[in-house]
Amino acid sequence: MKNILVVEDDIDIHNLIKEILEKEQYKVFDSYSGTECLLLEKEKIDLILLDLMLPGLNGEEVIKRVKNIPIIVLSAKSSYDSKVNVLLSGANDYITKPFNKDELLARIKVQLRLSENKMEDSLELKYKDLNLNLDTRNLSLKDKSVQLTKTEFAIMKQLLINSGSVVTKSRLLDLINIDTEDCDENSLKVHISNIRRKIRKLTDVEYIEAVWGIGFKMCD
Amino acid sequence: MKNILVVEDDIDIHNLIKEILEKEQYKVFDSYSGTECLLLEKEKIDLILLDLMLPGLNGEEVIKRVKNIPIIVLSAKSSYDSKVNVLLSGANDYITKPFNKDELLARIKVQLRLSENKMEDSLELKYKDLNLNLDTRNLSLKDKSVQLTKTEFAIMKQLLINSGSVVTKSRLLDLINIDTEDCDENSLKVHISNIRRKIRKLTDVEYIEAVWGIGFKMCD
DNA sequence: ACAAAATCTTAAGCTTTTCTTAACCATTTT
DNA sequence: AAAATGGTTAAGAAAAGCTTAAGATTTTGT
Repeated sequence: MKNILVVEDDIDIHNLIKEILEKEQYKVFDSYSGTECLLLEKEKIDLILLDLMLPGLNGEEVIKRVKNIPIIVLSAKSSYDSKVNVLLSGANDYITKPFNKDELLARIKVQLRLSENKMEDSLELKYKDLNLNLDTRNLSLKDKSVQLTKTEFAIMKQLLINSGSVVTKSRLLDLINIDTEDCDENSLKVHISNIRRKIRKLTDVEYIEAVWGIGFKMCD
Repeated sequence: MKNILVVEDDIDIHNLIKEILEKEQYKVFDSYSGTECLLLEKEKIDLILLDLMLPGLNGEEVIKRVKNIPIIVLSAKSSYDSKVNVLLSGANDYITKPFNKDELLARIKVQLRLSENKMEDSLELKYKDLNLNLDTRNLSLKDKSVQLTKTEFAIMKQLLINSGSVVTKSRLLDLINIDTEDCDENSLKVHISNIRRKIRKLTDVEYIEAVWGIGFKMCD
């Protein structure tokens, strides 16, 4: 039985989420503000669902403080918040409101699974011979390593988290431009290309594969 | 088994901390005011967790009086206390409330480890050829040395303590401006620049490296 | 308490890194 | 074959970092 802390001040949304989660056998802890929410740490929270627009303490502060609990940010895409990019280095995932029930549950599962694996060696995401250091943004393979930029890191992290399945282009685009609407796939193409070039410095093996019309995935 | 003295007047926070520490096998001594806390020195306290807003004696006084025990200050960032800067020369570290459990434990470990090492070779933080005297704030390399200012020292100390990993800008900013909100990265840049200039007086080798978009670290 | 010295912050201009745009070609789908 | 998607590259724009200097603030010495 997993404990999930829901930090959301809008009562309707809060209750909706709570209902969804409890139906899936999660134990839900409620918080309606940022300051309040941190006291709940002693409850062995396994995951935090965090609304960005909080009264009192703002969401970004919460993310800074909470270190070893996965955080999924709930963000209203319409709300202009150019700093969300920054948040992504701290938060583990995010979902835009209005969100889809199944997507929410799927992402929760991913994060819970990840954090179970992370317990031991934390700080690193691995796939085959590839290691991504979540702290330094360093991507390494055996003795070689390259440094990823903020955006490259966000993309790579997402691909690694979902390794095995496809990550859609629109999902990746959200990581880059959460506040723009003009889905610029061109930019994404370039980032992927740059990541590939960096991986080529480490090995000749292909690691990132395109899935036509859908998105990208880690090669099997 | 290490003894930790918790000086905190808010009973909820106090108990929360106590619970966290005892779960980690620390022996906890309680104090709910500043005056009271000084009586406990005879207990062979290894570390003090100190809330700044104390009834009676204020936190700064406590720091002045306690000499050879590491002190970690708990400070509410929102609370305006313009003299907190001064504290940093006396306190060994600090954490802003609301704080994160793992961060708290990590910082405690660092301080305990440091103070154990200090027993022997006293008072110096080393990295490669660089030596930072924690008492005089003197930074030296071989026969040359320079004097750091309070802020430069706080930054350098943080980088040295975490040498090997990145220290985020926001963490470093907290060291400078604990009571202002206008996260002024410019100021930080200038301090880093000044530190670098001083190191340049000692050697041509680069010691501080920027990690784009994240913060700074000691060069590998 | 006052003046001098040291330190810190602000602001500007410059450099470097990163991101986006756009062009061009290859591959896949219709 | 045409249209759409993917890949690479290069150039310009934007963002982040570096340094310097001047003004503000704090500390220190008398």
